[in-house]
Amino acid sequence: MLGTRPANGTASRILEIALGLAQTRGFNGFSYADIAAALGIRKASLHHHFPTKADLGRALLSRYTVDFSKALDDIDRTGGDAYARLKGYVRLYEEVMVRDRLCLCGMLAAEYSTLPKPMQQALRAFFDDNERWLTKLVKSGQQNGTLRTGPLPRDVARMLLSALEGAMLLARSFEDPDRFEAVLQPILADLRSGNTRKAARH
Amino acid sequence: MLGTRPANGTASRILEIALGLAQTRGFNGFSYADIAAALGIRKASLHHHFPTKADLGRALLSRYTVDFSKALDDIDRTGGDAYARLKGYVRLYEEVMVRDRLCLCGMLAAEYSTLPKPMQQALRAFFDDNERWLTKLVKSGQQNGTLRTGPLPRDVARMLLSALEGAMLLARSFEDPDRFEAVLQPILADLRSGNTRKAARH
DNA sequence: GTCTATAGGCAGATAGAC
DNA sequence: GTCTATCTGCCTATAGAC
Repeated sequence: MLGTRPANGTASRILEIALGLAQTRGFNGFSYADIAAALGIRKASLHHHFPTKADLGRALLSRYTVDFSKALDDIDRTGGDAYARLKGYVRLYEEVMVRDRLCLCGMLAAEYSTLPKPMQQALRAFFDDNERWLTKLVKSGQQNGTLRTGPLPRDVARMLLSALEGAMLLARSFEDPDRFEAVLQPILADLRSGNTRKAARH
Repeated sequence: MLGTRPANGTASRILEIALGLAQTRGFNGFSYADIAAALGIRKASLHHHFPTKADLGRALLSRYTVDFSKALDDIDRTGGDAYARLKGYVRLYEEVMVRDRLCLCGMLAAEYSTLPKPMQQALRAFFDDNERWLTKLVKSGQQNGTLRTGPLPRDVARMLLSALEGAMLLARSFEDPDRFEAVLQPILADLRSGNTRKAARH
């Protein structure tokens, strides 16, 4: 599962703890002291692995992007048709939700204007990756008839990303994962082939 | 427009500045020093108006909720049919977007776990208000035929809120308001009556 | 790689003069 | 209502011993 690797070395364990803190409280919402306490070492030792917090942030985002990318590869390998893969993609977010966390990148997007430039760029790259993957998926689903045609694949991809990040935000504020499901389930159903849709008459 | 009242008294001017900072950097992303600098008075003077930052936060959220509620009343009075009112609602968010800000409550939702309890409760109340207003609107639109029937009004309301907050988050990270439009426009079109939709076959 | 010790800065907050 | 002055605490970060 995303964000739960073995965590052998100290650097890796630091990133694991930092990830949980960042997904819960935000990148500006935790300190080296929090990590040190959770890990059982002193603050100063953390600087040996990540000299500055900006370094830590870049490493965090980099690892998250790689892990996410691997998860997408897994879906591509085992996922079945486009609709099933879409559900697999949504499941990635559900797994984060049930642990009372936000998507790291949704959280960082809120903090965007306070982030160091390299993190801002990495953040956009993450969203671009996801948008590209989703766009490709929707396009293939429309072509082979698993997904409803009509809307542009790229617009569907952006809508999905927005709805996912927004639904997590809201659901967590109510400490109610059902809100997440209530939003996503109808959206998925609506994308499925077999639903038809005529353009609005004027 | 939301967040741009006359700002007569000092307390009101403080809230105005704090709102801009909170919508841009987050509630934890600004300090009394930032407000003092923008307003041209000393930090200590701010405490006369808002003894603690938690007090400031509560006042901020309270005023935002009231202003938003007034904006909804305006839409109710002048809005036309349900679809037009829906567009009016979306416009409230667009106005925030074009100023490179987030919805205050979307931002606070990200910071949820670090907020004082009273702010957490006020935040949920804000979302509940919006959900209620939207649900009522969708229900009436479905009944008089302006909006497509099928999905439950409450689910539509939640989906809209999620998509709006999420789309703002993403669009701001790309400093590209068009991303916001690209998400919302198809969603609105899809809700409009004249679009039909059959349940998925299995 | 981890420790102690400490620097330098900024946070929220208070006391008391004007 | 605003000011100066100050407090306390936490933050990121560094130096140098072990």
